[in-house]
Amino acid sequence: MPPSSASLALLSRLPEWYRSTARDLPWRRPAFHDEFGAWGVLVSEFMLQQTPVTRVIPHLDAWLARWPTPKDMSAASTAEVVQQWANLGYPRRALWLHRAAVEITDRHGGVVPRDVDALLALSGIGDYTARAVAVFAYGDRHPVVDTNTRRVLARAVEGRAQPGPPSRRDLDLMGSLLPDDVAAAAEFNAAAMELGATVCTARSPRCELCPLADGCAWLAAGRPDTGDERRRQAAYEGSDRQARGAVLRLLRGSAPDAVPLVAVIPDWPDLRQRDRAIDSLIADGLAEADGEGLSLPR
DNA sequence: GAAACGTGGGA
DNA sequence: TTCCCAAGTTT
Repeated sequence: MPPSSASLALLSRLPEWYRSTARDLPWRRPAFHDEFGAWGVLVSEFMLQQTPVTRVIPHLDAWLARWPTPKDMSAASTAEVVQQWANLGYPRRALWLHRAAVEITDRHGGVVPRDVDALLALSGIGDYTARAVAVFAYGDRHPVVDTNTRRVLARAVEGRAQPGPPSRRDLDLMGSLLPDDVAAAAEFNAAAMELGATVCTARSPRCELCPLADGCAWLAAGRPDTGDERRRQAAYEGSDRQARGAVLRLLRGSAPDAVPLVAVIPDWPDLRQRDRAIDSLIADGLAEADGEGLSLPR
C-alpha cells in the first residue's frame, strides 16, 4: 500500500524536530566518525542490538580504545572479546562481531564494506544493522527500520498501538516514505528512530511533546489499545538463559583460568539445566572444556 | 514464522 | 515487587 500524501506531509515534520531535539550520542559526533569511521558505527550498532543506549556508551568507548580498527580486533582471541563484552548481554554478539572483524579484514582489506549486500553477508549483521551502517557511516540512501521506527509508523500512519510482527513490508513502507535527497533520507531515518526512542515510546508515550501529534492516526483515534499484544518475553527466572548467564559470568570472572567442572555453579537448583547450559555454551563457541575444566575459548 | 538468546533499569 | 522491554539476528 503506497503512503498517502497525508502521511508524507505529516512525517515531513520529523527532520526539523530532530535537528532541534536530538540527543548528543557518541556515534552522532563528527569527531567519532573522524576517529573510528564506519568501524565505530558498526561496533555501536552491534552493541545496540537489544541493549539500551545508556548501557552501551561506556562499553563502546572501552571497546574502540582497545580495538580501534577491524584488523586490531581480528587479531584478538575469542576469550578476549567475550571478556570485553562483559555484561552487555547476548554474548553471541561478541562472537559475531569478532567474526565480522575477521571477515572484514580477510575479504575487504580491513575496510568495512559500504554495499548493503556485502554487509548482510557478514556475521551478526541483518536487515537493520546492514542499512544502519550504510546510512549512518556512509551516508547512503536506504530505509533503516528498527523497533522504534516500526512503532512510530504503526501509530502515526496505521493508527495501531504497537507494530505487527517485523516483516519485509516494514522496509518497503519506510523506503516509500524516504525523502529523495540522500542527506535528507539519512536524517529522516535517524529522526524516526529518535522519535520512537524518546517520545513515541512503547509505554507511556509523551504525545504532548510529539511533532506529529495533530496528525497521528493513533492519537486521533483516542490511543486505542489495538489488541495486537506483543508476544510476551519468556520468563527469565529459572530459564536456560539464566543458567547460561550464570556460567558465563563465572568464566569471565575466572579468566584466563579454567574452572574445574565440579565448581561450575554447583549450587544451581537444576543440575540438568546447568549441564545443558554448559553444553550449549560450548556448542555456541562461548566456552571450552579441557582437562583443566571449563573456560572461555582459548 | 516462531523460538531462543542476557542483563539491568524504569514504571 | 513484578512486569515490561530495549538501535536484532539466527536457526
